[in-house]
Amino acid sequence: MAYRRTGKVSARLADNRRRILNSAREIAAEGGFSAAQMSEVARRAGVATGTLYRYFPSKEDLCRQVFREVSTREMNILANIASEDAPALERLEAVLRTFAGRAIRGRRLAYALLAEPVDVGLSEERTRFRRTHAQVFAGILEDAIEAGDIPPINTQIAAACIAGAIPTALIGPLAPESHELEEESGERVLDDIVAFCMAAVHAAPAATRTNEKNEERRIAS
Amino acid sequence: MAYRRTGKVSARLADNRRRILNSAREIAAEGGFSAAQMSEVARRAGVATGTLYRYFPSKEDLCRQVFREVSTREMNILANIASEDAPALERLEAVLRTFAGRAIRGRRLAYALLAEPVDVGLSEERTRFRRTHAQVFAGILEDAIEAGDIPPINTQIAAACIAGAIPTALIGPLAPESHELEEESGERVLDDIVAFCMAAVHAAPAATRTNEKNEERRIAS
DNA sequence: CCCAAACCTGAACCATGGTTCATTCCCTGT
DNA sequence: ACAGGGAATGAACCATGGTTCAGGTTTGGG
Repeated sequence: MAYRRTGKVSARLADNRRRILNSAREIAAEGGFSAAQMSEVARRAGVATGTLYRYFPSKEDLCRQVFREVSTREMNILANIASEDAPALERLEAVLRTFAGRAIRGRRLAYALLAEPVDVGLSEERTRFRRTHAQVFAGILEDAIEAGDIPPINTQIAAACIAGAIPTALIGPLAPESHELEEESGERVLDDIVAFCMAAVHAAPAATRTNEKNEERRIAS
Repeated sequence: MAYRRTGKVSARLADNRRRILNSAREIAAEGGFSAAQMSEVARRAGVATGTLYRYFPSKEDLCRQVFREVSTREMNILANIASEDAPALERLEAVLRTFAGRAIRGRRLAYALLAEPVDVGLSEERTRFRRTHAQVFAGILEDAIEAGDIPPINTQIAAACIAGAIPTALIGPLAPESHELEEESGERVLDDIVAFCMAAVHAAPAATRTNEKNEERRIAS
């Protein structure tokens, strides 16, 4: 035998792979997946185009991997909030606000994840993402119904509506002009969107809710 | 002089143009704009590919034209309802139901108009479409606020949310499986979506609104 | 009839961008 | 040092699909 993969090489390979993924992610976060052409990814990663194919069998696989990494992180953030130990409506509001807030802050990435024209391969990933997504909303809604905080509604439909409403209002062509609406007015937009969704599921306004909750709690204890 | 465009020729030219547009529209309605490649459009229209370029300077122009024709018709339907002489909330509900109903019935076309990945040229048209769209919702909402039927809300945001929620719940990856949910269950889905949107703008349930006029229906599940 | 102008045709052309592969470079164990 | 083999290179390749254009066909006035 004359060759054995040594630690140093393994490290370099792993590093290459990571660098490629990072490059692709960065490019996608700046200009969407459509901007992530192989030659460009390679250039930024500091490797040759052909090298990409030593790490990923095709562009589609590379992009899927990127998509999965990014979307998994986003999902985890929401899932964590959803599974906290708090009243359903509080969790709902927190999830909505977090979702919308992250989308508005990372507008371009959110666009790539949620709305950008992509081909079927990525579409599948996106479908999975949005489904999981809607599941989080639906789960909390069921909790809320169970707890009697809101009247019974079709949670699946409501979840899908929410999952559609938020991105559309924030990052689509209907979004308030992209002229950096951050800060001040961004906060207000965010409030309005959350309010819209909360009302849609017949949740009482936050102020009222906390009072009720407090009373309930006092009465219960 | 040796040639003058005669009536018969004009008619044939107009007919060709129409047939080309129709072919493109049909194809788009079946498989989205991505399926509408020039050779295919030509084939169905019964002309040669080159002929298309005697009627439209580019594929983009052809598609824009198609998009505009279709979307204009849809818009007019909604605009007519919006400008009827009826209570704001009734008009709102009618517009929502019509929008969702048409989308669910012409699923593929709705997909092409609202959600399909398209390139920038068509994206512009779509933006115009959705904006006009949201404007219709916003207008009615303002009327409703004016009339005191609903509390003051951010109508622009609410309109954008509605414009996003409905298509997402109906035709996106979150839509109930495409297994022909028409008929029965389609109606229910439709009801639930409309209910979601109405609640979102704090509109009282229809039953409460209409004094015993509509006796049937109205069983929120 | 005949010519010119307009019209139509469809195969060739071209641009884009993903994928391949002959060649070169760089490890590793002897 | 060097031989064998994995890793990297990047220019060439190829598929797709819009666009063009040299030639054939139809139309209308003389």
